[in-house]
Amino acid sequence: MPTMDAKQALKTTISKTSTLTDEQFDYFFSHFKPLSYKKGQAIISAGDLVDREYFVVSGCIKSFFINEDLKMFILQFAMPGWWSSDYNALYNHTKATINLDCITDAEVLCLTSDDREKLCSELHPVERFFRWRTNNGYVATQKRLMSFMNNNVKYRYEELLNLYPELYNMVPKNLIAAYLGVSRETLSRLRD
Amino acid sequence: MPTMDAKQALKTTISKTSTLTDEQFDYFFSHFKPLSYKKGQAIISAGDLVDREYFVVSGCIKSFFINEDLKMFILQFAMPGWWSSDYNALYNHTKATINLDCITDAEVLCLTSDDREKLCSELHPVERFFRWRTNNGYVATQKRLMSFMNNNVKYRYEELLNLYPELYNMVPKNLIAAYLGVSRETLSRLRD
DNA sequence: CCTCAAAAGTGATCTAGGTCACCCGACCTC
DNA sequence: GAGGTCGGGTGACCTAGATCACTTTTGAGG
Repeated sequence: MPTMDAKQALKTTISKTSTLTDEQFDYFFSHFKPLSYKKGQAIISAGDLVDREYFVVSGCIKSFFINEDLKMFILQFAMPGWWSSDYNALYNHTKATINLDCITDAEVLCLTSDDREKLCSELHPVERFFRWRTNNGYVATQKRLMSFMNNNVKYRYEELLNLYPELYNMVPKNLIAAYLGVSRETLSRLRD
Repeated sequence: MPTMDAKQALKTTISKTSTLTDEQFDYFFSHFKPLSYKKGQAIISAGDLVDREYFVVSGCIKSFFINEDLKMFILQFAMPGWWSSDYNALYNHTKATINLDCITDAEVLCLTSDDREKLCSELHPVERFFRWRTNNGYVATQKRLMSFMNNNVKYRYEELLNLYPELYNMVPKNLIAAYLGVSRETLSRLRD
């Protein structure tokens, strides 16, 4: 029963920081729309208006952008329990510059920005949760930036697989390369 | 009268997202401790226990880390109105891995993590403000990461000066190089 | 005005990783 | 079973930026 799993997954996530009564949680949950996507399907494409974000229940979603030379750079592999969107577009009400799409079949819970703000205002613990979540994203991105400046590809590749071993089988190497910011050729030559 | 300026600066910042009554703001402000530092002075050093963060009133503070080869990488130049700390250490209660120190004489307002959490619990608008602040940091860091992967030094240098023209006169070039993640020699050769 | 240290410039050389071209094998689908 | 596409590997080159060694400029303190 996919929807039950989704509800439980969201509950587990939010209880990391905030306690909601059952009624509060049901109310919170009622603002999320469950959606299913097929492998390869796009959720957000550059140029779209972005007014929602996604909580991953199952599967794996990549967020990425494509530069003028059609080279792809991956920002995030969103695994179950993670959140994803084009947050720049979402918060600044601009058009998407990044894309989300599904590396595998995926189930998500979708929340509009308006509903998030409404929930944050109505339920203080929800606001706390979202503050905490973004803190973690901020710290993680900062670490990644530092690693990028400081370490070579081989180190960053091993670091990534250490942190997320499941990626090794789930995600093709060319996407790993796009996350690490190197060419697939270089990644393929690492085992020397 | 430095303290008055500080109070006003903080008020301006928080009113970007949240409305506090004068009593609420005075209460909020009473948790901040004004401090002055001299050019070159350290605020946080790697290995310290970190239990507070800093709001910059005047001057410029760099946050940076030093790798095993003693090479410096700069995370942020904090200008007036910005916040700075080792957020990883602060949130995870671990020892500092990054350093803060003053590029110029500086005045700051210092807030402990405990007080921040207390204020966030007591005043919903304060929690909203900190959520918003971290959102912005997250989006900015993500943009910087993408630019790092996508653009060469020259482009990133111009982008930085475009965004913060005041850095050009305020900050020595070797620090700019440490922010861009290149050697000072390379930066100095850019004007070709 | 002199001194000393820090900031900045520059030439010569080296290297990690990019680029291009090509190959192979595992799947699909018709 | 022929063709197509996708993931992945590899050889031959090229280039942005690093590194090292040295010089010049700047500016603050006595």
